[in-house]
Amino acid sequence: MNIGDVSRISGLPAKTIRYYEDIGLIQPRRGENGYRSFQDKDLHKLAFLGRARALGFTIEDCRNLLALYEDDGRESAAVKHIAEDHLARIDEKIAQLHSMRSTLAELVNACAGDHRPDCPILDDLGHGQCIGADQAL
Amino acid sequence: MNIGDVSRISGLPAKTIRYYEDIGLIQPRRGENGYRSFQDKDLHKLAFLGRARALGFTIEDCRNLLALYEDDGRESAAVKHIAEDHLARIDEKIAQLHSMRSTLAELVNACAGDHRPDCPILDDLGHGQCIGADQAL
DNA sequence: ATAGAGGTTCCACCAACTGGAGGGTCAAGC
DNA sequence: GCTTGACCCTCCAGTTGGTGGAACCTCTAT
Repeated sequence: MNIGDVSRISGLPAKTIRYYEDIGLIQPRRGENGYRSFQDKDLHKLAFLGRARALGFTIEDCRNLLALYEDDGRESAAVKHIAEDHLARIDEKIAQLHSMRSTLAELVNACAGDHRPDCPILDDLGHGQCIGADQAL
Repeated sequence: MNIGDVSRISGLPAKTIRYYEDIGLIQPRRGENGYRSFQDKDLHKLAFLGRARALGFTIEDCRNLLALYEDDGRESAAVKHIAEDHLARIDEKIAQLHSMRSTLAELVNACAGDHRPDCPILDDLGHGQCIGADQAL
């Protein structure tokens, strides 16, 4: 199987698949002509990666999850630990976004949005308290 | 005022302030010695930027907002438009994160997290449907 | 005079890809 | 046998918003 077929099946761009090989997540064989030759095992791994990425796991998480997936002697606690950490990170981000959202919604609501220059949004940005600015998302 | 003072006052790292100059968001003067010499105007702009970034606006948004801020002939509609777009992007991200969160929470919940290898999380990643994988967050 | 704190520039790196240049390969049609 | 077009290859650069570090200059206090 060539990369194009794998891309169509997995839904991952060919570029991404090459990238995953580059960083050692998959090791497809090569044919005589130098083309990558994918097998079911690779396809399966790519599906795994696609789904893990869709759930927001980092590449490093994916690397670890893949290793656990292939380790028959794993303990499910290790997997759960990765997932729980990730869940916590997601919750943090959601909280951050909610906080931004509420401030922003207020400001948008207060702004007339007409041809006049008066604007509560700019007023706030210009004079509001700038808290920490913790590299928001 | 030197960059260190400005950094302390604004809460932005000196590196970040230099970076903002680099990309043209601020244009502090220079003293004889080559040091940046910040004035109230710069301080004010940096506070503006800090707050806008804390609300999650992109640098390009900030650039536009700053331009509007300094344009007495602006229409508040332009500002509101930027803010509404951003609000929509935030909502999208929140929705995405919520969707990840719910799937992930289910899986975490189903996983025993003990010394045995059986793991619903890995099962799901290995066999679940891989939807689009829209470069999650 | 010298130490230490602060300033300067420039280059490299982070995540996770994506785009494009420049070139090789394969299958089909003429 | 040749060309066309689709496919594949590698390598380099760019994205976002900074951050870290090296190498060097300047200021202030002792």
